[in-house]
Amino acid sequence: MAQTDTVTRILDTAEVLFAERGFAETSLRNITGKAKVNLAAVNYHFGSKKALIQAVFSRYLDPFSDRFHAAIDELERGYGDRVIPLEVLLETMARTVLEVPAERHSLKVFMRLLGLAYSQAQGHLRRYIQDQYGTVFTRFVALVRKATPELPDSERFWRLHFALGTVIFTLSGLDALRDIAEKDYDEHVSVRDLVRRMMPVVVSALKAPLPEPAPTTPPATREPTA
Amino acid sequence: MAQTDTVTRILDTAEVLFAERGFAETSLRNITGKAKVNLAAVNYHFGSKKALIQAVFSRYLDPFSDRFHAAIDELERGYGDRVIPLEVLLETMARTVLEVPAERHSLKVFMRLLGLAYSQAQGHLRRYIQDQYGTVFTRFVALVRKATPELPDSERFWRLHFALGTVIFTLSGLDALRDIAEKDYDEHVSVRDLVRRMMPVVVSALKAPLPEPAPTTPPATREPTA
DNA sequence: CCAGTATTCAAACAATTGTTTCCAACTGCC
DNA sequence: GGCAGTTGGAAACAATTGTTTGAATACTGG
Repeated sequence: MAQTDTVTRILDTAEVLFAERGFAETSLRNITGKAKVNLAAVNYHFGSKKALIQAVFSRYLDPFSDRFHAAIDELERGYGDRVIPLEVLLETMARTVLEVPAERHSLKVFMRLLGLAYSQAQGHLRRYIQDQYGTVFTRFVALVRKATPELPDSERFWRLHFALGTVIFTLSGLDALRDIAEKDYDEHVSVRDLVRRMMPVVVSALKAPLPEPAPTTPPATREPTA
Repeated sequence: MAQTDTVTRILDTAEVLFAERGFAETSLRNITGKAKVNLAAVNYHFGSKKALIQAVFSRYLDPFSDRFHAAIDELERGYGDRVIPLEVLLETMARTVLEVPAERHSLKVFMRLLGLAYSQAQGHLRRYIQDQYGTVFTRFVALVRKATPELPDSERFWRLHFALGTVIFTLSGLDALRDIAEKDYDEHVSVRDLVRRMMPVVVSALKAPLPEPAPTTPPATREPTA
């Protein structure tokens, strides 16, 4: 072992560069150069660039998955068969998300990676995440369902994704937004601040009144095909 | 002119491919091949790939900017110096967003492009959009400010971005989400449906109670550096 | 110490990228 | 009709990409 393991040095560098510039825009020479390892090391240790990308994600998501399962276990034990309130569920999720990357890396990087996983083409990534970590989210959604019985299932589905959009979009674009906020409002927000700020917003969003049903007769404006 | 202008054939193809796979993952040969124009045509008509990307955006954003300015003009004329309610502002925004791409292209593509503009590295793009279309949004934000006087400026700033995240994330990942929704809930949602569904959620989000101030003494969990 | 495995390294590989070049085809105009 | 300038097209360009190779080196168990 030189100073730190080659594998972890590659992972550490890759996740930062991926988060900064995206997957396609980050070349292996870029990574290996900055990590001061040989170019072939990536293909030797991981097999391919795609495998490296997945490895970067599992290093975050494996501990997250474990901890979140554990946190839900504890929650269910504490509440018995009473309903766990929505706020508690969201707090637990937030706490776990905040804890995991804090141990080694930055939450900003983690969220940026998550955002990329959704927005970049990279079909293999979405599939990988879905296959590997789908069960945790299914479990979470089931609890949210009990906490919001007044919501139709499909409405809850969409609203959870609305909330997911809020979180991922904000935290993955954090740097740019923070710059503006600091310049315009002279306030320095930490990630924890932001999560605290999101909490009432997300709760209100999930509990919002149901939309009025689709109008049978369209309003005055011409109806486009989109 | 062959059948349709080469320039518009390039733009039509490029926007679809960009939306499907991202900018870096879409090669010029990909575009020119599908558009059945010569490879050199892109560099001849647009100058570079970067310029092509910007051209794709202005074809959407120019009409949007014009229409939205006009819509706000009319709104201000109608309301005089009374405050325009938040719901009306959001409705106007939604209507304009729905109208513009409907004339020629799909809203899904438009939103996917917007999402990419935020998430992909492509620094030049964010700068271009900011420089070119910043004033429209500034105007909109000023009206929202009057409509939500109870919100601190910085809080409104963040919440507007929360809402932006909801919209862009949902509509740019529309296809995947729609597939799930159709499979799991057997309901076919149109873009208009989704926008209608988002409306009360966004309104509630913006009007949510203010977060409790940051705790002076951190909770039991160790405070990470992120 | 030595055999054998695991790792590192420089170099080359084939494929793909954006861009440029140079020439043919076409356009409108006097 | 012939000449300007614009557009179309095939080929080549230089640069960069992910991956593979084969030899050199480091490590490990006996």
